Amino acid sequence: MASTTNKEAARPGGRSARVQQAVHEAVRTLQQEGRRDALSVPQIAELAGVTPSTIYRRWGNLAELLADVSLERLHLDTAPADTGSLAGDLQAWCEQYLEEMTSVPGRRGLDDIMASADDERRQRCRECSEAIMQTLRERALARGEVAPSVAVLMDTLIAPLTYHLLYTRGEIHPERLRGWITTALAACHAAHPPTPGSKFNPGELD
Amino acid sequence: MASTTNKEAARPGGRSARVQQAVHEAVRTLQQEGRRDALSVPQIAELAGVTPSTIYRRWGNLAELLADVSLERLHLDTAPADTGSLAGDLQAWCEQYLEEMTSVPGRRGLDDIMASADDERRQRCRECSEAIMQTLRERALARGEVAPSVAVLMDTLIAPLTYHLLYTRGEIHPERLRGWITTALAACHAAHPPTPGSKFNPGELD
DNA sequence: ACCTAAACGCAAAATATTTGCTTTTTGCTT
DNA sequence: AAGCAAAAAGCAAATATTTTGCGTTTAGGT
Repeated sequence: MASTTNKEAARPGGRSARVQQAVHEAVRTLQQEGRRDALSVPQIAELAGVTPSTIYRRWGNLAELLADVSLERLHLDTAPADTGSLAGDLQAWCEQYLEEMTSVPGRRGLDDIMASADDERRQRCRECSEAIMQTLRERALARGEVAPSVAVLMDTLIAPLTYHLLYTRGEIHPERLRGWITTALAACHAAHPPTPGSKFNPGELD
Repeated sequence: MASTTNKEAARPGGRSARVQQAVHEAVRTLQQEGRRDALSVPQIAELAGVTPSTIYRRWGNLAELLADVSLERLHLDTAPADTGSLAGDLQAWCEQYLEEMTSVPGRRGLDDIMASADDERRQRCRECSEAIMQTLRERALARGEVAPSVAVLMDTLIAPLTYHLLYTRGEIHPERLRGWITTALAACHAAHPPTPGSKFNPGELD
């Protein structure tokens, strides 16, 4: 009943992999075509050609299974565009992420992940966001830009973004996004005030 | 069968109220003494002296019931201390809130609320936080301090705080909190730059 | 006092979940 | 290449849960 997450099972052999794939696909199929309210383990098992007990033993319950499927989806969307500046990259990525997460399947995926009792999964989400911020930051530094630390980006960008996704249903204006980004970059510039004589400004903070 | 949340029922009469109270108390009791993993509707119903069907009809399922109970608890903790300055008030409240939410029951309560499918409940949480920020802000303005808008406080304080509560299990150093508060107030001061000739500088922090 | 609709209790029915046991499969070893 | 031990899956019975129909109680209004 515990936390048999999935991929890193002790024995991820052929059949196990096949079952996992079949079950995941069954979930996705039923989520697409079907009713959002009803979605049972026996139903998924039948479509996947698997016994319910298999699902229960591997995932524990429906919530964990749904969270697992949603997390897998979340991992795909990592392809930040290069707009030539950190501010632009952040804006572009946030807008794209926002659009994805306010869509019906996106919102449901987020809910499914939050509904899971396994907080290791939430950690993964955080790490995923951190990785993206890291990528954008390093790209900026390579350009010679000043860039806030990943921690600052998380606190000033990802955090409010996520907060709004979770706690309001209203849309977020790109204007608001721009404000957060400005704040993030301003905080960075404040920490390294542009001294008149300095040749360059290494982007370190924290 | 949908969202008979609770208090604002069309008929909140004596018996309904009594049942609600009994069920809520049963949940609290079982949560305290009992095992966190198992906690079933029939079990709660028995302790509350109520039929399971009553619970199912009123709350829909276990997750909604737990979220309902947790939300009620959350509403009690509103008593921000007055430390004499906005920075102090924010720091004090955040520390107290943090301690409460990182405790075992606090963390479980948060999880229960996030696990609920009803996003109206999350909205309530947000409104609760906004109300506290509003209180602190007005208190600061009454003192003659400069204070950021509630929106800014939400974005720079509540959002990162909540993000860490949800996405990491690690502790948050009060130092980190202080950093967020500084940022929030700094953003405010940037909007209202301290003119040299001004008699006093209200929102000075440490 | 009476009436109506909402809430509840009860119990049967329908579903979902757990569990014991057997069989298949996998990764490794000989 | 065959064999072995452990892991995972199937199957079916046993449990537990959720749903539902129907009669009864009760709150709120006329």
